[in-house]
Amino acid sequence: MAQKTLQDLFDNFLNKQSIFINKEALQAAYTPETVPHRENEIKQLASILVTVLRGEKPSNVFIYGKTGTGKTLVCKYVAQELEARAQRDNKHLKTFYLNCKMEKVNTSYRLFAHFLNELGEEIPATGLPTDQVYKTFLNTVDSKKSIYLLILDEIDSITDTNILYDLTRINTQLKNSRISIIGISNNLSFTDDLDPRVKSSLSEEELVFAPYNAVQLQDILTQRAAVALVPGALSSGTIEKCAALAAQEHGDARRALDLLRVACEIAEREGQEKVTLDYVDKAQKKLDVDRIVEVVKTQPRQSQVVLYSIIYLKELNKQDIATGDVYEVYKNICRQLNLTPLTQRRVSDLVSELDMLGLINATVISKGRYGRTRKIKLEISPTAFEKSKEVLKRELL
DNA sequence: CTTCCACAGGAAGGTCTGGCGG
DNA sequence: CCGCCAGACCTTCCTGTGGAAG
Repeated sequence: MAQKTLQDLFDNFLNKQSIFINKEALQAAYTPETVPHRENEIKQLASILVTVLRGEKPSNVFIYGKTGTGKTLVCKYVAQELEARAQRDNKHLKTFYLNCKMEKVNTSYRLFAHFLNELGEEIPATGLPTDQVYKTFLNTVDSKKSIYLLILDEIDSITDTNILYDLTRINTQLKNSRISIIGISNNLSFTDDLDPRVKSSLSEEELVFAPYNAVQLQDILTQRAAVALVPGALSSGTIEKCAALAAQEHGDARRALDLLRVACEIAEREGQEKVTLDYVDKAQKKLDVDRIVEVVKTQPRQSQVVLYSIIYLKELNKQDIATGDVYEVYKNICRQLNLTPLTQRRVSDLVSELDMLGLINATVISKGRYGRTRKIKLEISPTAFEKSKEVLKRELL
């Protein structure tokens, strides 16, 4: 019986026309044919980099802008076009893209090893002395006259400033080739605490990407939806709503795309052929819950116990949860789990961290004679609450 | 106005891990 | 391979403090 229904489910799924034609187009990483509302930025970047076509090294560029403002997209687009043109004109140009955060470039070893691997050199992930890797890198790069564009995305996640320093001076070590760096950061104050020499060298040219407004987001979504979805799959206003919601959150195009994609996914799963406005709301809730659950999951153990203590107190319908209350519960749970409890001082810091993560809201209040403490409130929706509880139970027991 | 609670949160130092240069 | 150092993570000890109660 159960198997029969499962077969029905499969049949249903296969017979039903999908909403999606090409779901990838709603992914932020997808590179569309054109990049709407970034014409100026593209032109600016291209005019800085165009010197490569004459075989001259372009200035280093530093690009700022919040998440989802098209920085990565514009860079990749311009790089792609330049490479195509260079190839046509028989110029030597090679561009590399590296997301420093994803690849965890905290050492220069990893950085150079990554580029060497892209150049087709086999470099073990660890083992060789750094200067040897560095020399190999120089030799490989210098072996034939060429210009290299290094696009370093999320460059602010490189904590070791020596890496940046080395990079900015690398051209002095090269005879034939030249290397230009395009740094991308969403942290506007990143260069403030850099060595002034590194700073001026990295940002010979600067570009700032402003957030998209709601109308521009609509255009982006419309463009992507045309590729991704069956015509007529969206009921009117869906795109407008996604755009408006994302515009509220500092004009993040990634967010807008996520909203639309998840809305479509939920609608499809529920067997709908039309994506209505309700699904956008559902998508927003889902994205929210997923985000929270993800944060909860990736917390270190002790932090999870503290959070669980707060959840426990919340379930007792206790209002005005104070640090002391949390600490008592926390110690009990630690005993049950056979964990050695941390000091109250440390737990106090963990509470602050949970506050910064937006999972709880902790404000310092004074109860006069009865002391000064933090008033702790959980800051998450009921759905997220239940899911987090489940996750914590599973992780902790 | 003073007292005094129940912590906040700064400072300094300890321990451990993991990567780096030699 | 080894000693060294940086950074994450904690502890210990500490001073500071808003405001109800007296």
